[in-house]
Amino acid sequence: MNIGEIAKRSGVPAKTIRYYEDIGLITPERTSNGYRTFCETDLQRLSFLGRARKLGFSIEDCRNLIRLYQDETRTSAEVKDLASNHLKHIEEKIAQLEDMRNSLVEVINTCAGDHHPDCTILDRLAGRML
Amino acid sequence: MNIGEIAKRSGVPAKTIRYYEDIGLITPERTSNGYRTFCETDLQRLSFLGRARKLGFSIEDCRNLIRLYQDETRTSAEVKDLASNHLKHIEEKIAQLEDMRNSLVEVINTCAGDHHPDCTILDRLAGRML
DNA sequence: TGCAATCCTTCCAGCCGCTGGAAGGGTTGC
DNA sequence: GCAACCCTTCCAGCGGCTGGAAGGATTGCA
Repeated sequence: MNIGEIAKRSGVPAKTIRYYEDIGLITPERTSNGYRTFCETDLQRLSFLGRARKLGFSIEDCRNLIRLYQDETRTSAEVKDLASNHLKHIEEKIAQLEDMRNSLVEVINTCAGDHHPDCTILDRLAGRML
Repeated sequence: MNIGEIAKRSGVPAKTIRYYEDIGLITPERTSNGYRTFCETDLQRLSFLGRARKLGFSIEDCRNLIRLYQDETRTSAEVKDLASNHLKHIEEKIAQLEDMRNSLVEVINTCAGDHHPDCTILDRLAGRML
């Protein structure tokens, strides 16, 4: 299977697949004309990667997840730890964004939003308000 | 005032200030020895930028906010629009992250997290589970 | 006055995870 | 025979810094 087909089948763009090869996440074969050839295992791995990335796992996390996936001596505790750590990061990001959102909502709500130049948003940014 | 002092006073790191000059957000003077010199206006602007960045506004948004701040013919509606758009982006990001979090929590909760290799997280990533 | 510590400068590279585009070669189908 | 479309590599850029190297200026103190 060529890169175009596996891209379609896995949902991972061809460009991204080449990049994943570059950084050693997959190692497809090559045919005599230089084209990459992918097998079912590659397809599974790319789909795995696609799902992991959708859950927000970093590339390094993905590398570890694949390693654990292939390691039959793994424990589910290791995997759970990795995922829990990631979850923690996600939750921190959410908290950060929620802080931003709250401040924004507050300041947006006090802004008239009319044709006058006076603006509490700018006042706040200029440090003329708490 | 030199870059070190304005960095301390504004809370914006010296490196970042140099970067902001590079991209035209500030234009400090220079003394004969080549050092940048900053005035009170620069300090105000850097503080403005620092606050806007803390609220998550992009550099381009910041550029526009500064433009609006200086434009006495602005309307607060313009500012409010800009901020509301930004808020929308933040909320989209939060929603995305919450989707991730929900999926993660779900799959983490079903994983034993013990010394056995069987792991619902890996199963899910391998597409062997919904 | 000498010297070290601390500033300042510029420039280049790297972070993350792709993505776009250029330039060129291979394959497919009519 | 040729167009359309696939594939290849390589380079650059996104955002917003940040770290570090190499070198010059200033400051404070003995």
